[in-house]
Amino acid sequence: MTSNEATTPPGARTGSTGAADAAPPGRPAADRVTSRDVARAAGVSQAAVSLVLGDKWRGRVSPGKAQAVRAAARELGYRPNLAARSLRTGRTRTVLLVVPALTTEFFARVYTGAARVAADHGLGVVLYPSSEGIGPSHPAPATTPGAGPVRPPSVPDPFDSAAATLDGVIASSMAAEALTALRAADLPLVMLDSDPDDDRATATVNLDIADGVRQLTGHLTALGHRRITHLAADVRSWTFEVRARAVSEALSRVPGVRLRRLPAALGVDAGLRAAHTALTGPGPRPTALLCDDDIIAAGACKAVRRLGLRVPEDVSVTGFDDLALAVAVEPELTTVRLPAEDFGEAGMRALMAALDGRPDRAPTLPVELVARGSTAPPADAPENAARPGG
Amino acid sequence: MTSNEATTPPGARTGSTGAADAAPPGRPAADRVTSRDVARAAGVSQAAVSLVLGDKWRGRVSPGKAQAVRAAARELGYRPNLAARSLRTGRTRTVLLVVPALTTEFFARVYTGAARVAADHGLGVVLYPSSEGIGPSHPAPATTPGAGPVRPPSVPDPFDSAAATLDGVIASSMAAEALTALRAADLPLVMLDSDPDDDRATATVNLDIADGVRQLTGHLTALGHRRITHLAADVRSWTFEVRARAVSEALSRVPGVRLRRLPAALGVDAGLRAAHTALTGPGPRPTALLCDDDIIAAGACKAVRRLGLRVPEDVSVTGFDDLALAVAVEPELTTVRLPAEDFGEAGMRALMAALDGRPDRAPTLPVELVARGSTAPPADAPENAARPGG
DNA sequence: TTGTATGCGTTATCAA
DNA sequence: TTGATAACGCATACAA
Repeated sequence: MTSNEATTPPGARTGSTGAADAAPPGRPAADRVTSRDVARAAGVSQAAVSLVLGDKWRGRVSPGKAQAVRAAARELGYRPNLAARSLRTGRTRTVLLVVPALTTEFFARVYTGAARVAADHGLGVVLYPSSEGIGPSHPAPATTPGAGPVRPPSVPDPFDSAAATLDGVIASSMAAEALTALRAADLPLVMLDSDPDDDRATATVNLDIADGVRQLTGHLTALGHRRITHLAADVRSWTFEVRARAVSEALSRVPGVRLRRLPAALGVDAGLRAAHTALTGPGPRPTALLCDDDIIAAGACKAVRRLGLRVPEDVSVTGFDDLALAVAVEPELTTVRLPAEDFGEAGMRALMAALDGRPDRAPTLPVELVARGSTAPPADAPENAARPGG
Repeated sequence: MTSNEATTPPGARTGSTGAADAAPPGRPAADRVTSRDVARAAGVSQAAVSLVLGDKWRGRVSPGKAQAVRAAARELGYRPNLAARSLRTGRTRTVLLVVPALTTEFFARVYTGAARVAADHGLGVVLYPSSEGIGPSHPAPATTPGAGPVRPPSVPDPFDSAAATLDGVIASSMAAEALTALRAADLPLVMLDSDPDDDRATATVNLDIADGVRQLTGHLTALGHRRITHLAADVRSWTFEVRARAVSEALSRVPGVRLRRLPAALGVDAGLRAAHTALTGPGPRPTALLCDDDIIAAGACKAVRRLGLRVPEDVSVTGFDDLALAVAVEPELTTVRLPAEDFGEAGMRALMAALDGRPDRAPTLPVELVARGSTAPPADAPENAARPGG
């Protein structure tokens, strides 16, 4: 019953930054700046460093030296080794939050609250979605990425110093700006659903978002739609930029198509407002609303009905992600299903490959159109209205 | 800018299991069994223990002694100190998964896939919902608890040995069975949304679920509903048991009420099926469907319409949690809003109190009815149909 | 005020 | 095969 199948290949962890000359036996290539380094640089003892940085040097270290220590620490980018600290103190200042897996919006907010208070007290919080504690479970859908404008992080970056507890990082669908923080820890970093050309990543794993978009536009144009408005998520991340590009490219190849684009924040309400604008704007009304995710699509459906129109008879609506939401609304949403679990697995495999120094072919996973009730031929489709004299 | 407000009160961490006589300075009361203890018990050297347990004793330890070591380790409940190991090896066999906060169903599944593969390789995964990477964000709703039948955990318990990295645990809305695993680590354990009488918890923090139910039933009966069916979540956890009890109690005090109860799995589809059964069963049709969460309620609404009936004119439907879903469907759901963030904060405060050896008054947080479009007076309400001769 | 020394529990290197 | 023993990086009690 002992697990030994996971013995790490010896001699792994080669590559990367040139290691110091004669490396002691079991030395990793991670953090290299120790409190002793800081002490040397500041011309003080290692103990003094510990005292100053622990903020308990009240009357035990001269102010001048304290300053020097602080400066040296900042200069060298010193980050305490958490393993050593916790070995010594017996505490970790880290707390685990266990939540039932898959029931999430709620727990995300629980986490937020907990993490905020914890941060105020210098504690970190780690989420553990337990697979126990979830219901009998139905087939279970996939959901949306979402990334956005940078705002001051309210919880401490785990990369800041907890990096010592980590071998690597997987980051999914993050806003580009958020990634620089990750890079700082110089840990192996696998990016999911992100720009494959971003050189901050050790490896990248992606979904074939562009193909999903093509399936969607193909579905719509095959149905006969020619006036299509793209309700584009108002978020600056790769995943949404790709969608916009793919929509434009795919539809530019279909003659007679009129494509418009409207930004929409993530959310039911924002989707409703954007759709309202799209449907009441000047010129002939669009016959299809292509939405960047299911939530926006749900809002769009509400807007259609509020205008006294019907989905899909008057206006077709498509989503993206195939959330539980997609089948909760009526009509059910035509959308694109994302292979979330496979995606996670691929990300982990890529990280482990990086950890072992193995090269990895960054895979791109296929996605699948799910046609449901929210799409239909337009009222003025070629078959009925578009013929001469229709 | 240095954080020192969080200096832990000296002499904290008193209470609990009687500490060994003369405790060395900075010694925590956590794990006490070291590899040396095992070595002594097995009559071997400490190094031998490390080799045997690391499964690399190929030709370096005699089979007999290896057996003895294994036995002693099991006997004493030995769990390696992760801090020490990682200090020595420089690796942690732990990986961080960063996800945008609040966008969740998807990432829960990403996590599942990643954690599964990681587990196969002896790695742990820790979730970090980054507050960067989420969109502009709207008011943001709360969501549902959910817990259920035990099934073999597919990922390793962090409590098994990672406990050395933790000071405490907060567990939210977990199925009762899942909690025994937590207890094993003998860490301070705060339970959220769980049975306050459960003595496995160091402290308990709860939402006033019962009051939420009372607000709901009050709303319904004030509207004139007398035939109410409770679509009860088919999940054995405290939070749902309380709802069932509260529904019964509250409605038993209103004369003329006919209450029925039907189990429903968590999920849109299950809600639909249960509602269908409720609406087509023998006897007069219920005029209101009181659902244990918003998802079930969404399914119930679909069932109502499929029977050619209208929400809320023919059948009122209520949810619970106030998810994003609640306003995505039409009509929007009357539901109960849960103060998720406050809840998380309270949980963390309780844990910190426990950590400091402070007693804590386990708070119960109020919840709030949100009346929306899915409820209305019944067609046979006292005002129109229930009067004599009506 | 300062520096020195010890130990946290492991793993890994050596001599025996 | 085995048993000492030396780090790993930090916090702290103690001696200067």
